[in-house]
Amino acid sequence: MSKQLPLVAMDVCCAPLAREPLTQDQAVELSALFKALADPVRLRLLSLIASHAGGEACVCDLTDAFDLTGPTISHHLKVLRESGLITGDRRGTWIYYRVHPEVLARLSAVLTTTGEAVTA
Amino acid sequence: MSKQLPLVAMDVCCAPLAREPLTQDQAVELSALFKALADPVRLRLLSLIASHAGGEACVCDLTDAFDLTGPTISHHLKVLRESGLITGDRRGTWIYYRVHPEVLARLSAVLTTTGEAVTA
DNA sequence: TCCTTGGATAGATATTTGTCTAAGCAGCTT
DNA sequence: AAGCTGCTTAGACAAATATCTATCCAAGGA
Repeated sequence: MSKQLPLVAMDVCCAPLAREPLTQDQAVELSALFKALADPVRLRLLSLIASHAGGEACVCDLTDAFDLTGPTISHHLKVLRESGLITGDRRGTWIYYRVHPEVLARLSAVLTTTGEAVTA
Repeated sequence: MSKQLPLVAMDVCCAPLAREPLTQDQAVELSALFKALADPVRLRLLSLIASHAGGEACVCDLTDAFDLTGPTISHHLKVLRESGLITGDRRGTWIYYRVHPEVLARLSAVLTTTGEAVTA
């Protein structure tokens, strides 16, 4: 299966919130993902990567969009990476990031209120 | 329209993350909602409320599910309330909370990766 | 009227987190 | 090799946050 996702991303998770109560463990896993989304910079990074032509973007593309130092961007990318929402691989000089759409889709499904989930 | 939603919940927001880059303002609004979801206790509270028979639950039902003091639960409910995800109204002795499904649905739509959004 | 119970508010405190500067490593180019 | 550029790691610090105790308000029942 998908190569090397951090544990947290593998078996997240569950029926929609509104279908049945989350267990403690499910809640902890999900909250880790939502925590990664709970910052404007990280949301914009994710959106920039996800919407970028070819489905990937290098850090250099991303840094320019913010009034923040390189290390700060790098920190946010690390949070997104460790949460399992994105992966980066180096190709020559640059490092390219892309999103894991399955993880996004599962979160979307968890928040669904209208009957059934996304098939991912 | 809907009576008294906090500003943040009203016009959130936007095309799916992956369709086009979020603006700064959109990212700030969305991150406020995800921040409200970024805690295991609040996720479980939300899930307990949303999945409860009749679509609503009183605080007394909720408190028992946790090893936390009343004020702590009250604090988390306040965060959810102020983010626009739930509302509570008092009826006699008890206060009943219910979720705002539209807000949940919009978040779900923002995370969608498969073409189109939920109609909300 | 007074006490009890459901729930919120206030204030204190330890932890987490977002940002920075400084330093490091990896791959080019000359 | 030697230097440059892209990006990450390390460490420091201010701001935000999750939890607690103590207190307070609102509604009901004796």
